[in-house]
Amino acid sequence: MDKNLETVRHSTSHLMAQAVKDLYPGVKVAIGPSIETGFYYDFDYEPGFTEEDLEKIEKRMHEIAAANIPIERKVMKRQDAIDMFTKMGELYKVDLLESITDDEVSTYTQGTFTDLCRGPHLASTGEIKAFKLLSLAGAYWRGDEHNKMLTRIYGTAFPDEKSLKDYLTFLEEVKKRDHRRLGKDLDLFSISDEVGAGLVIYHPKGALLRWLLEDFERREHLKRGYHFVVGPHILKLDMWKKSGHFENYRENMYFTKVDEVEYGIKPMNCLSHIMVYKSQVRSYRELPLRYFELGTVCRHEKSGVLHGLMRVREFTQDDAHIFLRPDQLHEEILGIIRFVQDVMAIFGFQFEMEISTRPAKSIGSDEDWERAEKALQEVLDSEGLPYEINAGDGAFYGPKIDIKLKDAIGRKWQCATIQCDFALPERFDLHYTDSDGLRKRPVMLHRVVLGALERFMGVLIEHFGGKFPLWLAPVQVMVMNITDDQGPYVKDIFDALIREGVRAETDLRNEKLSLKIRESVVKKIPYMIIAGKKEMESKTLTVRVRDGGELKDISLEDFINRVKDENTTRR
RNA sequence: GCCCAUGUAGCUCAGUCGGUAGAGCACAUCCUUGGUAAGGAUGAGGUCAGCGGUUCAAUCCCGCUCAUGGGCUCCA
Repeated sequence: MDKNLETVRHSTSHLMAQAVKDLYPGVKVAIGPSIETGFYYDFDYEPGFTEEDLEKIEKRMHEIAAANIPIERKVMKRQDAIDMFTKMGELYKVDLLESITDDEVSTYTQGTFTDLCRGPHLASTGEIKAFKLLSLAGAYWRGDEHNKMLTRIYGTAFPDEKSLKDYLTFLEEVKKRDHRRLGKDLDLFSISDEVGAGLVIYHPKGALLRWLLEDFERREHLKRGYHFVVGPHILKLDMWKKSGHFENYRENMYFTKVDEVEYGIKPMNCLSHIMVYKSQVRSYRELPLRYFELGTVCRHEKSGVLHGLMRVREFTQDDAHIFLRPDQLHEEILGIIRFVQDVMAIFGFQFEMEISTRPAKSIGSDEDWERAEKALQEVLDSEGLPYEINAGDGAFYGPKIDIKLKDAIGRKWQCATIQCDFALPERFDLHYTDSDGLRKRPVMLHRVVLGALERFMGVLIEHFGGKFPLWLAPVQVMVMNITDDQGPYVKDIFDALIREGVRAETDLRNEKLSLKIRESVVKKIPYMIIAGKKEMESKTLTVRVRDGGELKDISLEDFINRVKDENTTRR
């Protein structure tokens, strides 16, 4: 982020802290950094804050800003700072100071408020021009759920009023694109508390969208040498014990009992794929073996994290497990990255990559982890692809490359991931016969391209703002009459369209044309065919195009060809 | 799971300082057959999230549960 903007925001967070301390004596301040979207400050305040408090605080902030109080930096010995903050009763600051190793620390003072802070800050509160407090939230001290929960106040700040206003307008735009809003408006899906939290019910148009994605996926996987497999939803508990899931992933799993035998409902698809591999003796000649499944998994996500389609408890991954020789790792990983690149280009997503390394809870030897991490890193390095390291964030069985999409308005979403696994082949004693006749251990890659179809759909809805490209639009063409006389003509057009595989609907209601058009526009349907007396007599079409313009006097045949062409080229 | 807020018709929301509720859109019927973003009339529709408590009386007050939203932690 822009250094200046960062300073503005950081100073605004101090301004807020000062206002809060003014208004609510006894509040303890924790930390208050600038963040990508603004700033926050965490407070320890027993009664907690309410929305009304935000207004009061904001008002006080304006007063302090108007008073134009100088912000002064002071350097002191760490021990002196500890003494000072102890005296002030700011125990969180003392806690922070105790984990700082430097001899000297800096503080910033504005009027009656002094904060431990590295800085930099603006010279005076009068330089803070444009800010707004946005929301309240709970946040654990130091981000650890075992610690006390503090109250966090989020706000945003900009160097000038116009930028602030633009940002608030942007937030409105984000709201309009919200997939939960659009999911309802476009009648794509619902989530019902009668059915259960985090469980998605697809309505016809949403199910069609999903089917289109699945169809796309199957074709793309076939093109790249994947084999389709299908496994069961529940597998015996012993399998999950053997794989390490029971040990490392139990809190996310559901269990059930059938005839006194314990089963685990799958949270991942790998075990069945492993069983397919194990079903025969494998030769080095047939590797890599790529098993693909649109596999539905159930994960017990904590109730507080569920979010529309983005975070659910049952979802379907475009999952594959690739069994290969160690010498094939580089090429295969690269192949997956190319696959992801191809697919994301089609949807119009940019993306960034991260490598996640060994987490605390994990299986496998140190050497294997090192080999696996190296394999992933080496591919990205050799291709000159930039990435960041996300330490300790790997899967329990192996490190991974996480791919974060950037959508149309710049937000990032984690969808695709590539995980390198030496551990499960070991645990399930997988092998192949190598060219020298010896039994050897294959490596396993776990990978998804779109990730979870639910999340991907959510991202797609927001990315396109509900305005799907023709090839993904559940309804591609709406055919409407002007008066009842054109009913049969509309039906003829409709029949011809669906016969040719065009996804069409008719609007034959006894309503004014302007109403029908409005509703089609609201539903963001790519094409509207308007059939009145003129068109019926001349046997032509008048087509209104979603993105502007009109096709006049076009023949039905030409129109169908146009739609088909647009569909195959995925424009 | 934790913190805060919210839950009223299919949807978006009013409302009742405690006396069992209202609008717009959607839906149904009728009138209207209208050429590019909302024609008109009438009607139907709600155990005010669920369960307890306080009260003569609870949609409203209190408690619990569930769900949703904003976050924290976690993740595809």
